[in-house]
Amino acid sequence: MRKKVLIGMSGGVDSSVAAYLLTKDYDVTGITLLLHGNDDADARDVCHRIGIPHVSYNAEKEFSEHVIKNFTTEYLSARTPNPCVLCNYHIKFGLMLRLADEMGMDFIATGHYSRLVVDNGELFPARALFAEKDQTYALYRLRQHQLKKSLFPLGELSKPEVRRIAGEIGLSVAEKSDSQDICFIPDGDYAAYIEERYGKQPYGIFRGPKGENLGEHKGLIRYTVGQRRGLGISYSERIFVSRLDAEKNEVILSLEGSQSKREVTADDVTFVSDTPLPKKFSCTAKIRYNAKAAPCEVEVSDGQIRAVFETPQRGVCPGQSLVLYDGERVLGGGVIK
RNA sequence: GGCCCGUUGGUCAAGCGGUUAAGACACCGCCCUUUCACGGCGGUAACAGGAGUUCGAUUCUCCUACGGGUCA
Repeated sequence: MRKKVLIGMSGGVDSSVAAYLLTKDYDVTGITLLLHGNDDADARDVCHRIGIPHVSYNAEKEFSEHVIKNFTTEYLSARTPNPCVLCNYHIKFGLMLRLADEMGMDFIATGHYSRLVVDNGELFPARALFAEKDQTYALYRLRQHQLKKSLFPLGELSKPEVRRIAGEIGLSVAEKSDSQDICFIPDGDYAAYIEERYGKQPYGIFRGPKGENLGEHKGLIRYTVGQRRGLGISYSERIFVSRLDAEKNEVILSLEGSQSKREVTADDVTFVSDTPLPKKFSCTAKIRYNAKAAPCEVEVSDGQIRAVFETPQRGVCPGQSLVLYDGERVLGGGVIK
């Protein structure tokens, strides 16, 4: 008797190929979660083509409650959220897992570029074999009960291989471009999206490296720590956002290098393992999705992580996640304070 | 008022008789990217105005305009 898998299908190449690969060993059903007005046409086509059943589920309410709400709240608090992290936890590996249970499925699967490794009887997300597509950063909040039920068919494939497979089996989505931007804001203008719903954000001033007034900013939500482009400021050197001061409604700027930090603290911490980690240990950590994992010393206490990096990290930003790695394995992480 | 100095792209700033008139910052585009960013590549864009000297003026001279300094 083949095991049953429910795979989340966006209609993109990755999840489509993942679904196809699963059909070799599993009884596969595709599901498209309708989250924000996205349609399921491509996913349906793909399922038809590879001969598996397809269902859709309207999850707009859950998505709005667990992902969009936090997204806007964070921005309005002068922080920079990462909605994908919450979406994975609450929607793909939360809601979808519950649906799978109700449907009598044994597993769920996604098109994430991640592997799953066993260590001491427990499962951990592990970096994709092709590091350039690794998506484990966005999976750090997953726990044992979720990972036990999860499959990642693409963990050992490269993007070109995935596209090649898609082409070989005649999928029309083979050349579809990679998804990007914020999925629920198609034009990418998240600031306009927030202002439409919560009102225009007040302008304030840019504060230069010497405390000087460098002009007017267009509302704190439009900036993030580490940002350089789009400031509209001519300065003798490259200048970066080093902090957003919500109290004074100021964007604080500083010169390259001086906004780097060795020490990063995060709360809202979760760990992949059910067995507690030591209070103190060495590992590597990423402060942003595309940052490289850097060596650090970590202290865990009161649901907080304090990481001290060997070398200062650039663009440490409240609201982004600090994700801890032990080599290839994701240990967990938290949200930067 | 007299005497000096300065005026180059949106900003800062090289060049001091013949240059495709650097570079930086900004801006724009592309690439990268399941967040926002970073990063990479490329692009638009300037010699204050006029008259001379010269084969040739951004570069030399004079005048005008606008800045800055200085002296009774």
